[in-house]
Amino acid sequence: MKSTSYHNFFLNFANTTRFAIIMSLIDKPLNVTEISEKIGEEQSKTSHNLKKLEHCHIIEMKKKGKQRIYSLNAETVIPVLNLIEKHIKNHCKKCDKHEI
Amino acid sequence: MKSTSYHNFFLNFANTTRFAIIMSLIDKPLNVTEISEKIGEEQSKTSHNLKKLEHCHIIEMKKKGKQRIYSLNAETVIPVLNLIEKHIKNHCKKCDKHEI
DNA sequence: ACAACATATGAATATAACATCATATGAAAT
DNA sequence: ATTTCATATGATGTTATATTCATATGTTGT
Repeated sequence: MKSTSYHNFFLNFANTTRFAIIMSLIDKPLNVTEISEKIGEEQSKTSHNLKKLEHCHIIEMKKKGKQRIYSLNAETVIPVLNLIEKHIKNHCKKCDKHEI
Repeated sequence: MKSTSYHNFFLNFANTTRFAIIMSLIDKPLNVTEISEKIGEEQSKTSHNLKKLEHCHIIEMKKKGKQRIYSLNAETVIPVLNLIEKHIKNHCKKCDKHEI
């Protein structure tokens, strides 16, 4: 599929692993190992997905010794999550009950 | 992948065909044939994708004779689009230049 | 009842996205 | 310089998702 900014952005939220990463960073920044443990996925998978999130500026990274600390771009992410949460509460009581 | 409300919701925006449908409905409601012509896709493809959008309540449908008129759930969609547009303008000058 | 139009559906195929595994890189400590 | 820890990367196989095509359904008008 053609890769656009919009496409990539939403794909990050659609993917369950990356969505879990986003959620894991809501409270505070974490390094890769901590994220992996928190979401229960292996390091390599986490790294691959962190890269995609960073590419879209959904998260930011800063180095600290041999660690890399990832943090959420809260300015965008939190409002988006709030909107969707509200939408799902209003409309999607049973949206995920039956596959589509 | 496990199907959740979040997952399905964002997948709709990530897909370029469905994103085009959403955009086609911003001005005013349209029937299936009109949407198909506006986005330049064939009727069957449009229908399949309309179904997914409707399933997530991103669009709504009302019948009018043999036509089905689809309209946007503007309450959710417009704010989401605005947030992402702003994010992309701020951060993604070159996000879609290189694949990921 | 039949034709014409509008739209939906199912199944098969094609494509895109994802996970995995093995390995590489990089940074600190010894 | 070598080991260890933290993380990234590339290639391959797998799975999820999308498109396509043929056909079905439903609605209106004759």
